[in-house]
Formats: sequence, structure tokens, C-alpha cells
Amino acid sequence: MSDRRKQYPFDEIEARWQRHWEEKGTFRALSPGDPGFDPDKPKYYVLDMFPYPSGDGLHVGHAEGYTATDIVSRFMRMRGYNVMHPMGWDAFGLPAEQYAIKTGQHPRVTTDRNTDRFRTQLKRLGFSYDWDREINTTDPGYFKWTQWIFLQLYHAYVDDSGRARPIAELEKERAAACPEEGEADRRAYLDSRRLAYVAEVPVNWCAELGTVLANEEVKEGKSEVGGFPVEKRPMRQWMLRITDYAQRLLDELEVLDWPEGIKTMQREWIGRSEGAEVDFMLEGTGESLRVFTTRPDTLFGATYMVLAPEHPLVDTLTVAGQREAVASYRSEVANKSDLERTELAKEKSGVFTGGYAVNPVNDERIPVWIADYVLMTYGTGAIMAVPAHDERDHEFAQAFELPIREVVKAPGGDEAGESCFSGEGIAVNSGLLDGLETPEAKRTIIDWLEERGKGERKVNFKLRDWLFSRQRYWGEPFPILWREGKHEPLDECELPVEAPEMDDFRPTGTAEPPLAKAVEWVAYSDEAARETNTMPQWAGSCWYYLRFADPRNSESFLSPEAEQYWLNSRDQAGSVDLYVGGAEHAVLHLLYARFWHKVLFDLGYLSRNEPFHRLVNQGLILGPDSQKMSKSRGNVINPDDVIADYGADALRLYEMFMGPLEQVKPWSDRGVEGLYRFLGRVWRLFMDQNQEGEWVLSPTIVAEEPEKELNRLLHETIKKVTEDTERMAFNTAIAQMMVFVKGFTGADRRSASALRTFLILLNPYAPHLTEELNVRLSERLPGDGGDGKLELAEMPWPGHDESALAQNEVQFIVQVNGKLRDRIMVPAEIDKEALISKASASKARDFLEGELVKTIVVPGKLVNFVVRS
RNA sequence: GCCGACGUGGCGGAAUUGGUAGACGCAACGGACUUAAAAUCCGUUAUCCGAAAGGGUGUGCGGGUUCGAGUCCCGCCGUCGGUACCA
Repeated sequence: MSDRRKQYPFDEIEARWQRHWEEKGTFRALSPGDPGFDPDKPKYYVLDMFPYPSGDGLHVGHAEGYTATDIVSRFMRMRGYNVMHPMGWDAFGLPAEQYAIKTGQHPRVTTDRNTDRFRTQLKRLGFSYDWDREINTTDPGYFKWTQWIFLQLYHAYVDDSGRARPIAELEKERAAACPEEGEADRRAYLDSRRLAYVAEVPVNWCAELGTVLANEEVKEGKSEVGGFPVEKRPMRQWMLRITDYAQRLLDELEVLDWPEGIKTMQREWIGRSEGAEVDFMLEGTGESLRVFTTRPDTLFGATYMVLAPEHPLVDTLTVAGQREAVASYRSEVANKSDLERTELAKEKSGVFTGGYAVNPVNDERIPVWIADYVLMTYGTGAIMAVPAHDERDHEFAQAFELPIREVVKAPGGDEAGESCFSGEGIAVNSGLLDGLETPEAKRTIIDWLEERGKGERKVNFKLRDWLFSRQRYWGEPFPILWREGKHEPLDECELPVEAPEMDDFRPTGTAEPPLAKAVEWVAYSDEAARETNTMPQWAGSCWYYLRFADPRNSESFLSPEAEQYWLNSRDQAGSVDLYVGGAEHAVLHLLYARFWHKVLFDLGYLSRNEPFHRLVNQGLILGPDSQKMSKSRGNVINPDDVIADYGADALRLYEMFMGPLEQVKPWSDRGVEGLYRFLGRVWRLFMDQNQEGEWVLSPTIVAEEPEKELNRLLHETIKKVTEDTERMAFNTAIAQMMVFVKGFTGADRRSASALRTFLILLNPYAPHLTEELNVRLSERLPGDGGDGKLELAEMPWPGHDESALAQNEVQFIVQVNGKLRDRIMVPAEIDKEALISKASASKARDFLEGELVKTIVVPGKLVNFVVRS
């Protein structure tokens, strides 16, 4: 590129305008109370998923989503909205900490360096962020409020109506209801209801990372970060009771304007299923075994039962003769990693305990097995097996030669044969249920069970409580103390709790977090010690979109005034109007943020019950080889290089022109060049180069209105670009602007006002070039401000004039039997008779032999003759 | 296996409500300018038959609905993403 001549001096232009915007504060979003705030302007909040500032710097995928939101932001500002478009840093996280371990350099240093680099890169792309609202999750002034929100969770519970309330209210109720209760019991009861609680549960321990991970962070038995093996281990950890919100997280998803795929993924992750819990008496023990089933109508077909190997009743049930087999199976399973357990899923395994249970519906005696296809973590950790109507049970029954009894007939009538039938049908061999259809049979049997106290209706969720502590240094410390083995909250006035300075960030190799090594810090007082776990990376990103509305508030996480203005759109469920980011956060960040938002909503801090009204996922940009970009493949495109060669406007425009925003699409170096050439054509539409090689305004530009055809082209372009930008179809908007440029390039008298309008249309896409040309155009046509000084960013978006689109003659197509035979030009006001007669006189007449059945006229479009030969 | 998205020229893609398939860009080819090249500008470019005029075929495959289907319906095939013993 070095010696090739530039199409236009983009480097100089872009740097200058970026400096100008920064100095002038062009894109500052004023809040209520700010000088110059206009209360009549409607607000619009456009949010990007803020990046983790990694050492690799910005990549073209960031640039894609951020360009899209920047176009929308600039567009909406020109349409009269007060637009908030902020940016910040999700800067706690593993890479900085691992780098610190390797080099001994404090993560703060790496983080600051990386955020500086990211900020510089983003500014170089000309994004219209309000940098006064920049936030960083690792700033004490920010995480003070992350810790504060944690305390709100700690001090809250969910009442019977499903709303979060202060736990103090529950404490009062409890004291009134159980006045005799001792202090320890009272405390245990309250802790069992808190939204933030401590529990000893089997958790995902990753030895390599030296920390536990949430279910959502484990993929196929490996850590999502790094791909290291993860094992289940019982550990005492902080948990958040997200399961109390399962139903609302499901229900309140409905009205959101999100991609259907993301909604489905959240629904599946929450995994609601309706059914019943049923008690089976265990023979000879006096104890009962509770199972969960979604098909209580198949109770008569239960021919055996299965417990998860970890189930507490296994020891009670196992008979002497089976003790050895059971013990060895249990230890075999315990040694399997989650990965092995799922990989071997095809082959069913299990062992008979020797014990029997009694089916409550028919008093039948059925054997109880243990098998690892039953999970301790779902339902009750035990199932009744109905091999005739459940594939897994069927497989197991075949492997161990257990009886299979059909109790549901398929509606078609014919029997399923060898394989099992798991659909709905008519109950058979089922006593009181015989002849009933499945839904009716379910209702009947549940009523029967409930009347006899042998079972009850039950809804189960796959969603588990959120494991909220990590054994890391670079995260938010918990605002919690431990005294005599009991946790207690720090007072709000002690926030933020900052991590101590340390030289050694290494994991301890045990469950003990690195912070435990800071002995002096841990010792809060003689009796009290600080919690040494830290919060997961998701904590900071759970509420950052709220903080942008009031980023410097030191008295509160968010003032009611800012909340009312920026986060309360009365006509929609969510607070943020438009949220753009990658689909990889479908069930992590987006679920956690919804949860916190609902808690804060319930506690009265927020006006809307959902955070994000409209969500758009940008598609991945692949390398030029159509493979995922990765360092090892060597197909990574660095935006810095592209900007150096072609400029930020060309990069922005190319990424928007590649195809629909949501779609996965490969990078093409040639493609960027094409858009760069387009910008060069735009430049030369306005500018000529003189003998000295200087760019001067073209003499073809005249202060007069465009002639009719060009005026139509102008208004067609206004219409199309407006509509396409509205629906975020940026690629087709750009295509139309190319057509405009082609049309006006061919004109030797170029209307200055038409060109100014065009610059407004292109401005959100290529802000630097257009602002520059606008200034130069003002020599010929002063700006709308009267003094020629008004910038495009301050101009209103144009509307199109419908009358300019009108044409004297319009084209109709002529079809015979739906097949194109000719195109004819007719007067726009032609009546139907004349149109048909003209159409039948066209080239179509050669195909009109035979009987004319009917003639179809689509106004403004076509005439179709239907002929039978 | 299940759920979701998608399948259109050599390539990226367009066709918003069923109504001209291939807008726009890339690549390729031809021409202008130039001593020459680069850059720029103009033109051609789905495919088959034909010298041409013109005609046939064509949106993954097979069927259907309709005057008319890339678009709607049924059944397949393929690619990508998610998920995986959740009873």
C-alpha cells in the first residue's frame, strides 16, 4: 500500500475529526439536571456488549457489532432522539491473572495497558461513544456497587408470590410465627431463604485453573476457558438462588424482541417440566422413596426403579449379597469424570441393590437398581422405570433383561414392535386409567395419588442455583466476614472492599483462594476473618448497563432520576432499547443479568422487569479461508492494518456491506478494497485534483436543484436508506448509496443541495469522510445553520418527497401462463382496458393461441394472460 | 438423537406482502486514457442451443398448492450453531 496513491487523504481527515469530536464533546448524552438537557427529546439507549480488554487488542468481530450500533446511534440522534451510546471494560478475568502469575506483574498493570489500547483502537474507528460515561468493572468506584448489589441479594428472599423482599420482613414474620425458635435455628431458617447463601454442594472444580466454575462455564466436561478437565467435588461455596426466579425468567422472556433462537436456548437451559412426585414404599425398611416423573400416567408400567449411585438411600436398600457389587459400581462411577460419564452414555450400566419397592398404584413388588444414567442433581435422584415408554429405560431393561409392560397404546393403533413408544396415546393395562388419553390419564392419576397422600403435582427445572464464588485474585472480594464459623455481611459504609496488594497470585493448589495468603488483610479483627473467595467475572457485567446511566454517582448505584429517564421505556418491557453482541452469551451473561435485574426491580430500584428490550446477535466474521479466525491458523485480520491501508470509514463500510449483520460471513481483502474505491468515488464526486495536486471543490457542483431524474434518484435513495437503516439492513442501504453515486457522477451539473442530503445519509456509515466533504461543500452551499458551520452530526435526518418519486411512464411485465413474455412502458394513469389491450399487442401475442381463460392484472406490476390450448 | 438457522452465478450477497431471479460489490474479460504500467473511466458477464433475431433451462433434491413459488405446504439431502441420559 505504501507507494500506491491514496484515493483520498483519509488518514489526515479521520484523525482531525476524531480530535474534533473529542474536544467538542459532540456525542455527550445529557441526563436530567445537566445544563442544556432537553426534556422533550425522547431517549434512546443503544448498548454494545462491552469487551474484555484482552492483550490481543480489538478484532474485526468487535468492529462489526460496534459499527452497527454506531450507525443506529448516529441515525437516531439525527432523527431527534437523545441517544446514550456508552462503552466500558469488563476487565476482571482470568487472562490478566494468568499473565500476572507468569510475570509477577500486577493484573492492574496489564489491565490498564490493555484498556488503553482498546480505547485508542475504538476511537480510531470513529465511534460516537459518550466517553464521559466510560466505566471499568475493576474500578473500586464501580465494584463498590457490585458488592452493594451482592449485599442486596444477601439481605433478600423470594416470597410466596415470587417477588424478592427484604429478609428483615421474613425475620419478623418468622419471629411472630415461631416465637420459641432458638437463635441458631432462626438463623438457619433465614439462611435457607437468602438469595445469596453458602452451601456445601458438588461443584465443578477445575484443577488447572485452580477454581470452581458455574455449570454454564463447563462445556462437555471441560472448562469453557482453556478447555481443561473439570471434576465434581463437594465444596463449600457461595450460591445465588436463581432457581427461585426460574418461572419468571421463563415467562417474562415472551414479550422481548429477541432472536427466537436465543429465547429457545434460554428456555431449554431453564428446562421446565411438569409432572408428579410419587412415593414408593421400600420393602422392609419403613422408608419411602420419592421419584419425579413427567409421565405419571405410565405408573402401571413401572417394572423396576433406579437410584442415582450417590443417592442416600442406597445403603439402606442394598442387601448383604449385593453389597460388594454396589460398592464397586459406586466407586467406579465416582472416579469417572463428567466427560467420561457422558461419553460412555451409549452403553447403559448399573447394579441391582437386592432391594424392592412397592408400586403405590397396584402394590406390585419391583426391584431397585442403581445406575449412572440417573442423575443425583435432577428431580429426586431416583426414577421409576417404564421401559415400554421411555427410551433410556427401554435400553436399560434390554441390557439387563428386565420386564417391559405396555401401558400406552399409540393413537394409530398398531403396536410399536421392538422399540418403545414415548408419545401420547390411550392408557391400557392401567386399572382406573384404561381408555383415557394421556393428558386425562395424568390428571386422573395425580388426583388419585394426592387424595391418598402418595404423591403430588410437581414442576421441575433443569436450572441450578448459580455457583457464585471463585478461587481467584483478580475479581471482586465479597463484602462478608466470618465469625465463629458463621458468615455476616459488612456494613455498606465499608464498601468497597478492595483486594490487598500481593506479589504472589498463584492458586494455592487447594480449594483455598489466593487471597487467603494475605494474612493481615484476612484478619479483619481478632474474632472476624474476611471471606477470601472472589466473585465470578459475570458479576460486573450483570449490571453495567445500569451504571452507564449514572456512572459517577458515589452515593448510589443509580439515581432514581437517571433510572426514570434512561431505563424506563414505558411502552416496552426492557430498559435498554437496543443491545447488540455475539450469540455466545445466550445463556450466561444474558440469563444472569436478567436475574439481577429482576431482583433490583422487585426491591424497587428499577421500573422495568427486564434489562434488554431488543437484542440482536451479530454473526461471526470468518477468516478469508472461511475458517474461524485464530492465531494458530494465521488467518486473523487486524483492524489496525485495515485502517492504516484504507481508513476507518472503509473498514466500517465494508463490514456493513459484507452481508446481513446476523449472518456468519468470511472476510475478503478484495471486498475492503471495493468499499475503499467507493469512498474514493464519493470523494471525487465533490473534489477535483488541480495541476498542483491539491484537492479543490469540483466546478460541476452548482447551487441549484437537481433535474427531475436525479431528483427522483435522490428521493429514492432517501427512502431506501431510511428504511434499510431502520431495520438494520445496512448492506442494502449501502448498495443504494452506490447507485446514487453512480447516477450523480454521470451528471455535469451536480446539485449542491442534493449532495448535502446525500452526505447526511452516508454520515452514520462513513462519518469522517462525510463531515469533511460537508465543510468543503459549504464553499458552494452554506450549511443549514446559515453560517455554513453546522456539522452533519447536528443536522436533522431528511425525509423523502413522495411526489418526486412519481413517474409519467411505468413498466409493466406481460406474462402468459405466468411466464414472462415482454415488458411494456405505459402511462402511469392508464386504465385497465387500455393496459390489457396494450399488453395483448406486445410480444406476448405470439403466445396467446388457444382459449383465453382469464386475465390477471396486478396494479403497477404485471398483466398475466391465462390461456388453455 | 433433539432444537434452531441456513442452502440463489466463479465468490460475498439482493429480491420487505407469492408477481421481472441474480440489485450492489468482488473476480474475470473487452475497450478508452498512457511511451508503458498503476490509478481512473466505459462496456460485457447465470447457463444451454443459435451467426443473429430469438428460444429452452435455472434459486440443494423429489412432490404439491397457485394464473404465477427463491418465497407457502409435505417428504428427503447437505452445511453451520446449540444441546445432549434432565426421567
